[in-house]
Amino acid sequence: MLDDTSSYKPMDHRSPMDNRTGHRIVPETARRADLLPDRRSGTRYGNRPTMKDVAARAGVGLKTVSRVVNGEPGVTADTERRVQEAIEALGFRRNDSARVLRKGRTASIGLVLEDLADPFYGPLSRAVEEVARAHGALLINGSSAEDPDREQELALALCARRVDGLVVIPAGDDHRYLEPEIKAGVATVFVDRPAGRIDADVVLSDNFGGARDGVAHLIAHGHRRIGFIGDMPRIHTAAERLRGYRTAMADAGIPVEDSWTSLGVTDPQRVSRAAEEMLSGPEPVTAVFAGNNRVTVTVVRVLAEHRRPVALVGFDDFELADLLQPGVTVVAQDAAQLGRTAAERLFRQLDGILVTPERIELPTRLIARGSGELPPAG
Amino acid sequence: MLDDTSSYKPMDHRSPMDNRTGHRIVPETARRADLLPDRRSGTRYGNRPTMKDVAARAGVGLKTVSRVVNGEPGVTADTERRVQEAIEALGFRRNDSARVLRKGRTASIGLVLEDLADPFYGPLSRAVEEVARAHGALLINGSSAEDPDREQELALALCARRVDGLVVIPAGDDHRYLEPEIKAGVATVFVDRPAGRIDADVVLSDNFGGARDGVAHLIAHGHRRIGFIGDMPRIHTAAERLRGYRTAMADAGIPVEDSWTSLGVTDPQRVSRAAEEMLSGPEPVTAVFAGNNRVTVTVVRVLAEHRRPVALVGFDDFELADLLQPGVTVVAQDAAQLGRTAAERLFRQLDGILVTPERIELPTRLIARGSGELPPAG
DNA sequence: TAGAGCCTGGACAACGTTGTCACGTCCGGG
DNA sequence: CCCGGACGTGACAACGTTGTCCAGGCTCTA
Repeated sequence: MLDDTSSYKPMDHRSPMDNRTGHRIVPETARRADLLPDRRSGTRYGNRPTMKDVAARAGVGLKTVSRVVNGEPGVTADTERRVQEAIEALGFRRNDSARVLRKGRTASIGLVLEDLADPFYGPLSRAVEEVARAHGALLINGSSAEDPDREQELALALCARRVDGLVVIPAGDDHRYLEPEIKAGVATVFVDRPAGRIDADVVLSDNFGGARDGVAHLIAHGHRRIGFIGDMPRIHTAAERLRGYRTAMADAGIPVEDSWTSLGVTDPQRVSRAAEEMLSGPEPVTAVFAGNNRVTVTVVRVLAEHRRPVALVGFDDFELADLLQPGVTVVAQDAAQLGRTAAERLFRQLDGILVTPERIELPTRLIARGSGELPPAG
Repeated sequence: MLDDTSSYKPMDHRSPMDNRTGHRIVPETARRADLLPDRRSGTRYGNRPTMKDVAARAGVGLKTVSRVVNGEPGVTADTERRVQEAIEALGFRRNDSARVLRKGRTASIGLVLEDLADPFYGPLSRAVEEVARAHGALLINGSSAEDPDREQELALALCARRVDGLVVIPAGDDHRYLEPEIKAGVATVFVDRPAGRIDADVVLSDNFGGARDGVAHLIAHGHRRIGFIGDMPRIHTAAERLRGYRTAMADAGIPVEDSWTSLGVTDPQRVSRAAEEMLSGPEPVTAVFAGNNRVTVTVVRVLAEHRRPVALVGFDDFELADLLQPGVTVVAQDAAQLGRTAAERLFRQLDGILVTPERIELPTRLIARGSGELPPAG
């Protein structure tokens, strides 16, 4: 993780626990760097002015500067002016690290999500940010890249930063590592997927119901041979959507053939192959239910090159779904609402209002645009 | 900004400078909260164990714990084991605030962007994050919502957190407020738009050249009456793209009529109206150049309901552009590459390698998909 | 066996801020 | 005229960590 060719020597974000197995070998370059006069000999990290400097320049006491900086009462207009002048002249900026150390609160919350580049998480993150901002807090977010280890690493790094609260979109299925943190007072809310082996607040979409309704929609339009392409059932949302698919089929008395479901594929190539397999053969499916927006888009691409019209319903809405030919029918979940709900619950925890962990499920909405209303062909 | 109905009492992120105009009125609720036993009476923010506690439990000295936690050499295996046990038993986690205070480096960088929910910035942010991670640093990002004041507030809040570096996507056009920070050693790189009234590193796309090529592409396909819909020229990228448009037209010897350009509109309704105006009248445009991805999408919607085919080239690529009918020809810029380049330059600054601010311009790429190759109609 | 050198571990100060408390001054009322 | 209180101000400790420095015990060699 460390780039040893670089002399930028950041702190080590690994948790103390990571040391369990023995001594860490300090890289040679880092050891050398330790000897270099990079500490506070003043070359690079130009000594910033402190309140002490401001106080000296303004000819007042340290605490008076603190009062001015924090807008506390009990400072005459004249003194305040002198202090302000000194602040501006020196370019002073309060050091929040010291402040946090003293106060015990950081006024920041952490968000661990899968991938900021995913159009589903952008709005979610933004919604959390807005709520945080409304409460005067800063949001720090990081991507787990769907890797449980990285999720843990990130969450614990945020805890080491002493964020007041944590919103986590789980990548892994065991979050006991957060128990000491929660016990220590870190407010925690899980979003999109439930927490693993730990009792905590969870905000979810109704993945099961949404998928069931989406598949039922296809059945209502005459389909019986319906394919399902989704993510690994290890991922809770994927499992729930699969369950919704199976339930809808069972409710309609339709036996599901193995060849109709494809699980665990996410990359476009394999999704394409899976879709093409379902669409060929002696008894091809006449409709496809896509388990998430990435799958949906790939399936759309496959269907675009397909002769026979095939019905499609996707989980997750996406931009431009209405402009495609035909428009793509989706089961939409409101990412921003998920984020907002989670963040608000987080702050209610911080207010000390909430005690019992709860599981909140937000409804989904079926949006018919054409692709889900195509009749069975062939 | 503060939600006074909430008892969550975060720190005040305003910069000290904001106090210039006088005392801040402390809200009554906040003052009351000061008296409540919420400080460190221990009810909520459960006293976390410190190294001292660990040391006591393990029966060793404080510094020995520090050594174990940081993987420093000079601790026997037996002592280390005892310390590790104590750490685990107490659920200790190093307090990075104290660490930062002591070390002077935070191993975190800040990113100020416009809106995380915008599909252009998600990948950019993610790219910056990955580079930061490779250098062992954490990324803190915030949205300015295109508001210069909010940009400043955010950037200064990040500086108060003592981020080691700052990547800024400017919303405003005056960044002199960052001068003291840069002087104090905060590495700074501006992305996507140049910094205002300050000499700093800038990473840009070739907005001018891209737009010129895009418009030239339309001209090459026989168009002469070409419309331009873009953002306020106050925004640098918008201005550059407009300049590219004008230059391409001038190069082809085509005089531009006022009614062909629409500036400063961003919301879908007004973009729609602007597009419809260009497309009606006695001498309608036969092609449109859209100044950014949001405009492009809206124009696509308008054109979809239009009788006559109208050619379209958009600045910025977007997902599914190839699946529309016809595929949308775009001038693509690589958001991730912008982020990567900026972040790498930032860390090179932190390494002390760079001295002279530079302006880096990344090329754009024209992707022909059909809409830009339509011949003039009417 | 004594002295030199290494290895392990701990005492202590410092980082920059804020909460506590105490000091001096000025005012009004007794 | 003096006392009580309000007000402006500053000295000081503490937050949790890390760098420095020193002490004591060990090994190794002469």
